Amino acid sequence: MADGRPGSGENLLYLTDEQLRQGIEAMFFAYRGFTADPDRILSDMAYGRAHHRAIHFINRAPGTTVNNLLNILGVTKQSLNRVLRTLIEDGLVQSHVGKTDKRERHLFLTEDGQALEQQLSDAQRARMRAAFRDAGPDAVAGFRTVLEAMMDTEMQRTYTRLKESGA
Amino acid sequence: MADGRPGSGENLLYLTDEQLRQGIEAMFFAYRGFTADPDRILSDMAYGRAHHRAIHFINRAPGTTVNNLLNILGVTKQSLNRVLRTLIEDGLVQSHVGKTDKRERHLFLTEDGQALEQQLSDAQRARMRAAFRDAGPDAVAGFRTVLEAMMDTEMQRTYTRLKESGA
DNA sequence: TTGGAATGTCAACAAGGCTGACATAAACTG
DNA sequence: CAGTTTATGTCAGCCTTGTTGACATTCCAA
Repeated sequence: MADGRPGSGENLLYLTDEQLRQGIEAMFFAYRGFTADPDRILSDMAYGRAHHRAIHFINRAPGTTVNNLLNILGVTKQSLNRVLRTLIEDGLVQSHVGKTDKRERHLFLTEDGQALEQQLSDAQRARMRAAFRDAGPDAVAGFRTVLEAMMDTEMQRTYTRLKESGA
Repeated sequence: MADGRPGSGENLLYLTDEQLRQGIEAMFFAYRGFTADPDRILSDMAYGRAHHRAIHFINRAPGTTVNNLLNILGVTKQSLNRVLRTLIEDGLVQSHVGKTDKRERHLFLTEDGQALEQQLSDAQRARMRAAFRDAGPDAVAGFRTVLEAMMDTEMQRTYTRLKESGA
């Protein structure tokens, strides 16, 4: 680990406990902003953040299996199932039995589901876009570098896989 | 809004919908990592993330009032009170009646509370430090710039006030 | 054919949000 | 001083979203 002495070779001031604490608080307050807009939209319906997450990743990877979604979201199947059931009942998500492996269910958004996804991600992207534009490209690159380094290694892989599938 | 055309003057590729979506997913996965270590410690006790947040900000601003904490945390007094009550009962937090305004309660961590705060923030800082070190000072600056731009303006002020009080 | 994997479902429970209502004491205001 | 506002606490009840455990079904694979 780096010694705490500032000015030892390169500038290590950004690693002081105070800087780290500010980073922690920045994450806390920023995440609140990050979720605020979709939360507001969802609170008018019978849905919550868990529904948003499911919709987001089904849209991102149409035809994904329940198990795959489970790994991405990091919750139990019982918890996800409750959310999926309501989304299927309400006609936002369709579940198709797998062709090669009929145990698997492949998940897709219906037109209504896509419409809601659009509404939610528009709101979230608008805030992200404003933040990115204000901060500029170099800051955005740094933002993503730090976030990636903050993930568990398993989630890094998931994130990278998703990133490459969409690029 | 910026037009989607890449190469129009400066490079605006970082504002494409795909880039924004990656930013959204990076926030999601990174926040999971960000909370994972304290969550693990707390799950062994009878405490959760809400207790961690209260402890963090009481430590950050000793003597803060309940109302001030309410504003920082963005929850209802009933919700905060439930958490504070257990922390006070368990001897981690002390509540002193205000001197000038006796309606107010000023909150402090006891020694035990400070010990737990230390344990939790050590874990969280360790991850943050590793991420910061891997990413380097420029990336860290960008990270904080973007996060700050992502906050609600009200929270930006709160964040800045805290930042300046600690620097 | 048997074992294990993928999925679904039921039940129960807990944390931590929320609202609404009400109590108390202190401070402020006319 | 009387009345209002403010800060706080508390009770009751509800919702979402997470958990565990148990069990059924279906189907692939050895």
